[in-house]
Amino acid sequence: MPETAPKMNLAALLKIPLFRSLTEPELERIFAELKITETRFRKGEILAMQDEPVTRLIILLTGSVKGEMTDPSGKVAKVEDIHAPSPLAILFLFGHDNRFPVQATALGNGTAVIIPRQSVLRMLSMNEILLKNYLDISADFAARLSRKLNLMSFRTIRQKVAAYLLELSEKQDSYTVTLDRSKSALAEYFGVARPSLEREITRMHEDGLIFSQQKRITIRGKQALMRLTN
Amino acid sequence: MPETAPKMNLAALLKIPLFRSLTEPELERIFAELKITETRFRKGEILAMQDEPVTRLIILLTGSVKGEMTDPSGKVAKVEDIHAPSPLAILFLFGHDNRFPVQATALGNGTAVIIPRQSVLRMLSMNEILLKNYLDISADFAARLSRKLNLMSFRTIRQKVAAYLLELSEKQDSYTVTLDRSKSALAEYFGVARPSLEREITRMHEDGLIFSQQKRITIRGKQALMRLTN
DNA sequence: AAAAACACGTCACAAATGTTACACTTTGCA
DNA sequence: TGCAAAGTGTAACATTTGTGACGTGTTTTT
Repeated sequence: MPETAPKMNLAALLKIPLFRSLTEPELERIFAELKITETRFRKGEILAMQDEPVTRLIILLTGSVKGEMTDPSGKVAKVEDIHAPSPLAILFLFGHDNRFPVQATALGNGTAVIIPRQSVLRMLSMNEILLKNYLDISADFAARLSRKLNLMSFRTIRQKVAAYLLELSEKQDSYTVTLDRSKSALAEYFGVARPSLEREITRMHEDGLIFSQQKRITIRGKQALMRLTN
Repeated sequence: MPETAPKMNLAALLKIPLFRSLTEPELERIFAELKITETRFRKGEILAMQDEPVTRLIILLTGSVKGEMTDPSGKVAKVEDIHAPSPLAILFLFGHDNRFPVQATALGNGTAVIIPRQSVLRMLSMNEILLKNYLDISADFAARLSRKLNLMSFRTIRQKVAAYLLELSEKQDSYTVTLDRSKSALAEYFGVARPSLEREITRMHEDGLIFSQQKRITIRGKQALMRLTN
């Protein structure tokens, strides 16, 4: 059981996205009225169980957790790491019968703020800036989900690579992009075998679509890549 | 350009999920203060363009629209139909640089309520029930997204079928389920070729995992199916 | 009632991807 | 600095999935 800290560091809270643009007195007023606790957790501690109903918002202030999806036979299936400052499962706090999709285990010591669902509701009602922050954060998570779903709905690896590179190229505003993950991690993100991804990148290089060396890839045939992502 | 109706039917609005559990006077008070318009649209009319920034909430009251994703070459890629009463792109109303993922075209005549983003924010601040409704609706959409992403992240068709059947079996509370889509539609939902899906279903039947006849499928090896969805 | 459109089941063959294995390079850390 | 761990590139072979085609039955339209 996590221990409750006696006092909260409001100044630190103001720096996390959810409370951005609030004034310290305003935040103090909100916290005074609500059931909000700050807890410290240790490495290996379980912050949330898989399939447990989401009844509270957990916001990592420091530290990080790994999200593990375990199957009936007990093997770990899919993992995702979450680093502070970030909320856990914010998209699943409301709605009907929403549960944690993964088990959240602390990767190291850290701290988190825990706010019961009802208090979140009250809190958002009290301050419009806070409400907008919350909606923005939720929307950004949803957009990430949607982007990934879009990616996964491409059938061939070549299409996924094309879509990923075009997106990276826009974000980094250059035809030469630096991969933001290792190729192994990218293969896992795509849900394909690593050698299969390597082979496809090699072929795209041979076909003149891209120029690939290590983590840097240059787009040569932008039009052709775009035609792939139909 | 859609024409603005002179007067709104509040009683009808109270029946849509977003305004559920509100009183008529309350709703009247909210609408009086905000910029909300009701519009009528005709078959073929475009309600939202793909990649257009989402600056307003569009809620279908009657009728339905098709969502089409068109690629640079102009071909239609993926479609999804939305039926009243339902909001369009509610998950993308807030957040940074969020745009309509599809073009929304009316399938027939109908009506919709349009609320600018700023008004949505004000509206949600004014009434806690409304806020909860909004968050619940958003969360349910996010959950659907998440479920589909989970499905798409299974590599083999057999795994997808297993996961889909297990979920249907829970929802219909029976080992014998009736598919809620045609097998063609299911293949499209899975993002696989129709004959490939048929073949896999046949094989799973042969392997004793399921008993398949037409739209009805009976689960024979629940344990085995669960082991597949790792 | 006839015609058209659609869903279904199946097949042979082509293409894409996964698996396993090995050698080499880079990175991180003691 | 040097060692261990992680990441990378590549190959041969196995497996899965896609493609195109065909015939059948059922529903919808005319």
